[in-house]
Amino acid sequence: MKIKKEIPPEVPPNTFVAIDIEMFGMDKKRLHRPITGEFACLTLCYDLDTVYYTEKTNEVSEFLSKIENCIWVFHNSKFDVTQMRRWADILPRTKLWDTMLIEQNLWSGYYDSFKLSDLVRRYLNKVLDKSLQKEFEKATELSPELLEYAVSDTPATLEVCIAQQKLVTKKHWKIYQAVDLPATWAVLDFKGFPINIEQWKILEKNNKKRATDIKEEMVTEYGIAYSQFAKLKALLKTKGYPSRLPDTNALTLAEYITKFPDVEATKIAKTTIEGRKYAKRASTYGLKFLKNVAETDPETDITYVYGDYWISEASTGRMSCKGGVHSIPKRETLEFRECFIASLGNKLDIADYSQQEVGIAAHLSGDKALIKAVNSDKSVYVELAKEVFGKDITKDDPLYDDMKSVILGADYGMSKFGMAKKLGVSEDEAEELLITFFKKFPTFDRYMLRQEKKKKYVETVWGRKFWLNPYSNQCPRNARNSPIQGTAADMIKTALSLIHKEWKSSWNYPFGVVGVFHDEIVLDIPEEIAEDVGKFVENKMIEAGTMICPNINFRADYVIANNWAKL
DNA sequence: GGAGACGGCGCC
DNA sequence: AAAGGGCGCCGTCTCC
Repeated sequence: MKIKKEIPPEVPPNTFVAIDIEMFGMDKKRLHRPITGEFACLTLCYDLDTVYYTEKTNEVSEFLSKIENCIWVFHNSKFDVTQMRRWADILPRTKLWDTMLIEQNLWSGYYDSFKLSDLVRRYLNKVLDKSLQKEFEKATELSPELLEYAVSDTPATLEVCIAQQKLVTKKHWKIYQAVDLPATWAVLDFKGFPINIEQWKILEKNNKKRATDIKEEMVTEYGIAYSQFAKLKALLKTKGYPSRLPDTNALTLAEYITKFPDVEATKIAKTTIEGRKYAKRASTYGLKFLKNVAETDPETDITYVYGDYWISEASTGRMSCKGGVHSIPKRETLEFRECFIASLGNKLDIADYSQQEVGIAAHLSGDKALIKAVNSDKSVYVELAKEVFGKDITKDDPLYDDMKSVILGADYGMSKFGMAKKLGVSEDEAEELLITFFKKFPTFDRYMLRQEKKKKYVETVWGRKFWLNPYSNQCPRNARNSPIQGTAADMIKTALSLIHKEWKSSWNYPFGVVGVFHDEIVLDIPEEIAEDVGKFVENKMIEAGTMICPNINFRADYVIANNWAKL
């Protein structure tokens, strides 16, 4: 193999060209950000004999200009594009083959690791030596060994791409081209979510104090902490619970607290729940969170949070987000969401789908009664209660939550045992409810039973595949749920793409999305256009819904707020 | 002292 | 026998 330290010749259009960049000194938690690390090299190849490379940032643009109309091949393009944009203008392009995203489209559910070294092993039966990758963290110069490492990845990526081309069908291509790739470009243009770090630090201090106080009290009195599960189980038994607990999670503890209110173990159980609550808040939503995902702009002194989004990382096709930004508390406390704020002079547009997964389940099953309930102006759970029990209810009626549990439980494949536990009723009562429900929606019932029997793969509405593991006892539940969850993922990514593609022609303002949270899109927008942008986003979300499930009237709503707690 | 498994828990 | 899908992060424990 020839290694040429020179600018490549003009490459003919539509040639597959693998590109890879290496960086020195990247912060491992901020690989998705263009602010750490130094450029090491860019390597490029379009046949397996020659690799071109440069160590100069001012040649990045020139390298790319020689392959302008080619099909760029990356493994995890988001990383390379993010970094290369520091030195070159790179516009969204469809001529891009991301071996990682393609592989996830091909083999979701079948494999659970999609690193380049995994693909090289699977397709080329070769071992890609990644031991030198660590060296780049400390190195500042491209030694011969590091160069050798850098030039090995690029031809491997090209070879994997060639192998994948034989497997990619029209269906795979549709999902990649219409959903995952445009979503990648949208995510690449996300801006940071402004955060009030002073307020965040106060919360951290208070939560930490409460957590350590409780922990110390428990250690002093009983010699153990609430996070020592095995010891806790033993202690609870000696202090009055009749048997060792199967586990010590909050649900189990709550059950024992109710059953055995007067024993000393219950006092310990209550302390455990309380202590863990504040420990969780202090640790997961503490200073480490800021360290990992927050960046302060030195010029304005404003701090932004940048989640590390992975476009198709979940086996169902959902995005994942590293850094903890996807799980900021909402149910029990809004104190953390209050810290996520609009920029000065701006407002947040918070837009989300309502009852998205139920609508998708109705579409997938084709159940007419369910479609009718979903398409009604009222809440689908109110309609379901009317259909099942002939009762007109409000949101406060206990039947409302029951209906919600039944339909969501059906999506997940919940048993009567699980339903009984969830609703706090007997197994017989839970079974009765499920039977009554499914009688009213027989087509939905039959669809779910059909799904459950599948052993090979299931698909979303647009044909995103999820490979089932027939040997897993989770198989039937994956077969039920993956098409629904995956279709929801296709939908939000499609909405995001529409918003991104039409942004420039619609708004004379930089792309305003600061985060996406499965069925919710948040934007930070000048106050004077917040109302119009909110409507625009809502319309695009509905448009995406109609594109995927034409017979369902999806609803999306936006609120304008000063912070993420909607205040 | 780091890696990995596990329990627990935050979100959708 | 197990008993609701998908994630990511934290602390603990074990092992090397």
